Amino acid sequence: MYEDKGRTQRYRAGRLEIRPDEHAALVDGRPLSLTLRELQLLTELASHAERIMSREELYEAVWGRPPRRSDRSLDVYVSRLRSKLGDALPELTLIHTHTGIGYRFSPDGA
Amino acid sequence: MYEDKGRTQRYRAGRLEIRPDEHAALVDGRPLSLTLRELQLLTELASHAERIMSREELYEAVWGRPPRRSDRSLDVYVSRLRSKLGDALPELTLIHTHTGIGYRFSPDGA
DNA sequence: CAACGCGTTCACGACTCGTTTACAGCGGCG
DNA sequence: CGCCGCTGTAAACGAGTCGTGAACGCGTTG
Repeated sequence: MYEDKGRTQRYRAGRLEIRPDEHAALVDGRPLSLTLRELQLLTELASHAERIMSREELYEAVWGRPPRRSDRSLDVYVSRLRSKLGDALPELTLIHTHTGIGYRFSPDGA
Repeated sequence: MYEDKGRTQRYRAGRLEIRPDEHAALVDGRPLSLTLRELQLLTELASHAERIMSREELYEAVWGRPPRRSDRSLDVYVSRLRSKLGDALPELTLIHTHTGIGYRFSPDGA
């Protein structure tokens, strides 16, 4: 099933490598210090590269339940992810907002 | 699982050398006085350098059984190891905590 | 028996994480 | 222009995790 893929598959985006099975995301081989949720969210985004994922879809995938109305956790986590990714990979803009819909992960930063 | 390797392989981290086969860990050739558990834990960590090892994984490898709920032995041993390593190698931070996940050994202290 | 070494458990303060809240900025629309 | 819904992000908060000195249990040694 899809779950296993999520746990064993690895993902790349430039110098970034995501290893969900090792609870790690590496840039040039050095681990970023991401929290569990941050890594889950990044993994979910990266596993659907170039696809616009709706907020509901993303939330459901990471939190395992539909978001409550006016829950802003997703935004906060996207923000924190962007901040950490931006520190490590200033040249790439990996996460793109699609207002009114959701977010999209672009491995080449475009 | 890694038993044979764990017994014969040696590991280095700066001035630290770990010799599981001799039940010894040396800094500049001088042995640290580690207890058995401390050395086992250090060896287990060092044999998976740069990898985040989950608490369960570590515990299972060193104690040979899964940890009981609220068993804090691992934390205490990590603390004692850090203390002894810190005395001998003040310039390195070898063991890193990944909260909610486990620990990571970094030979270059980063 | 007393002293010791080692592994484990306990206690409590400090820190981290996930969540919520608050507020600022932006874009569309009347 | 003012209003409104959506997003970005800093800060606050409570729950849970971790760090660590101390106490404890127990086998070993003198």
